[in-house]
Amino acid sequence: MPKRVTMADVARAAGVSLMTVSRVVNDKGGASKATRRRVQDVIERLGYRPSSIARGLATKRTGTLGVVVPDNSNTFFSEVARAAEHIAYAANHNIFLGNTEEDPQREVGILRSFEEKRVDGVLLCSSRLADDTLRAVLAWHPAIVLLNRRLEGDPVSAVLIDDETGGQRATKHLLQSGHRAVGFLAGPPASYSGRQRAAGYCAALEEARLTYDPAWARSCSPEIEGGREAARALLAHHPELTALFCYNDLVAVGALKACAELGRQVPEDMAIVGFDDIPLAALVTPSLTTCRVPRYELGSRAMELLLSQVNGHAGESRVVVVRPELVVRASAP
Amino acid sequence: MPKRVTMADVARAAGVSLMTVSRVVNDKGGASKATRRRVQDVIERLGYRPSSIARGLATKRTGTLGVVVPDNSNTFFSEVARAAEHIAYAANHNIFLGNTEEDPQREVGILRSFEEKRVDGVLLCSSRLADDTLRAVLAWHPAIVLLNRRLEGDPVSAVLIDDETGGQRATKHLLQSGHRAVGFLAGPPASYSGRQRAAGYCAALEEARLTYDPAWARSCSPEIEGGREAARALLAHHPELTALFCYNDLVAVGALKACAELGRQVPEDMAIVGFDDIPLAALVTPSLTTCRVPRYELGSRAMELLLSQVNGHAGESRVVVVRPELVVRASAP
DNA sequence: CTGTTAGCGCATTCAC
DNA sequence: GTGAATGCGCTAACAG
Repeated sequence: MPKRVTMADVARAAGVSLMTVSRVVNDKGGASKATRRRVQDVIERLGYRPSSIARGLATKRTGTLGVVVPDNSNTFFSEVARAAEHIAYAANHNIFLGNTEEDPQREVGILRSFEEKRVDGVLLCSSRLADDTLRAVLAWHPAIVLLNRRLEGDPVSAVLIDDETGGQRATKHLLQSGHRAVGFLAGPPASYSGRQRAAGYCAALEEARLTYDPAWARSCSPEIEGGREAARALLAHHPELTALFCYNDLVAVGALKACAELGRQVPEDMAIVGFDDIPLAALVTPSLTTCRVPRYELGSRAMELLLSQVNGHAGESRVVVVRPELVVRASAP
Repeated sequence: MPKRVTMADVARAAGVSLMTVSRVVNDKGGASKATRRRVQDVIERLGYRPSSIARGLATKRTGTLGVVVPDNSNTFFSEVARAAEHIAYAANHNIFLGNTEEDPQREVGILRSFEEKRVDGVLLCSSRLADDTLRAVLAWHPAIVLLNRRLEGDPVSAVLIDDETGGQRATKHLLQSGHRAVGFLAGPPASYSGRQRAAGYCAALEEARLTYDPAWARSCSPEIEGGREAARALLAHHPELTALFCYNDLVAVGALKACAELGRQVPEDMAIVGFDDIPLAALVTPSLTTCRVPRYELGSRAMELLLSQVNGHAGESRVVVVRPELVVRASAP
């Protein structure tokens, strides 16, 4: 590892002062065309790369942003992260990515590590933190945008999915097909969006003058296996169910599997609706009826919000709400 | 934004020197239990967080690693990235994530930005850079590990998939089931892994004393639709085929569709084997026999390699070859 | 066991 | 237009 070329090296080789090199590098005024050119040539020749670390120490801005998601191997978040990175890259920022693995302690750990790295801001997706904890976290970072998580009473920017409306539409769709016994696979109990979707589920039931029966709802981990297990358990106790509204598409696919194992035909014996519209939804058999959530837009809007906050509009908080759209496929025609 | 607590603040409040605080923070020897405790209390009380930026400047190690992938919204890479982050987190490192979007120029741009951030090392996945460009990039970073990319002639660490063996095993499985007319949907002609898998296909045929017939192979775009079209075309000209080995699972799913359309039962009239074992593979009907590429393992092994390199074993280069494993399901029992 | 002296590489005052 | 100090927050030698 040959030691790095520094600004001082460039200055010496170009016969100018540190200051002049700094000006050229940062494209500031105050440097004649001639010296500017000369300096640039030396930079090229020596292969000089400014150190963001040193610059960060001096300016207190690192050009880095943190993105924390529950699980990057989940399509939803991987696409949000990709969108966020895309926008950040265009603004000359790099992003740290952290996976909480649905573990609040780990989430806090990641947020702390980002703080130590002195990120300029954080995009926090689907936080599982308790309100108070989250409130504390806000103080750790100069800017923060929540995605898919609300925090009442604090002026914090957020990009939200209208989960309640989504859940209501999905459930309503099932009810309108004549189903009276609609179960709910609710996802993680700590999930904010889960609770919102549950609210939509209840609202639709109420609208149809049906009473909400807690026994027909069951929480589960938000993956295929979680959905499969929960569906099996739920259907074992409540064979009367003829339809299932699921927290997300992965859970719905798990439910699909469970039905196959239990010999219940979808959609004949059991209608199923998911949430998100991940790529898999269109490819499973039967294809999945679901609520489409525009993932790329979610991620890019959130990152745009964050960048605007980082670039001066620090105090301002804005909330963007994105409404999901029902996509009808074979699992619940 | 209240200004940050610094080490000096802690030192003053605890009535000790900077050095002592530094020692406590970094858990180094040389600090009596008593002062250690006192300092720790002050740190807690003041909410002090050490600055990785300042530390990085002083130590020339930032505790950050770069991970560059073509597209984080692709299951393959999002899982690799997650695995990498997982391992890095356990080693107290944060990762920058960059998406090249399959664009070499952008790939270079990301690698440069990582250099400016002074990452301790880079995990470069499926690089699209030309050999010479890649060789140049090696000099930008103190450590680098390639994933799914080879670079002949240079001592660079890499984690590779043994596509040839995978292709051979898949084909052999079909041959051992009694098939003598095994077709091959080859994927994109330009794909390196495609050529490797083709080599495995040929090797298996040879081993069974069958001659390779180019007419039984057909290239296609590596998606469902590509597989469907190629399968239709191939079977139209060669109805004698009783089995298909496919470039990847998406192509195989396309072939499945084609068979359904042509009225050929899978696996009775036609056996099909895919590659990758994406989540979809287990979920289609019939479920897909395929070569599993262990994505998590790929990412974690690569990150482990990178970390070992970062932690002293700088010069050493190691190549890890991960062998895919045949997963037998319904499409080719 | 503890404190003092120097930088790490750069940007930000100010002078000239 | 350009340059000389000074400091960002921390750690690595050295002293005591």
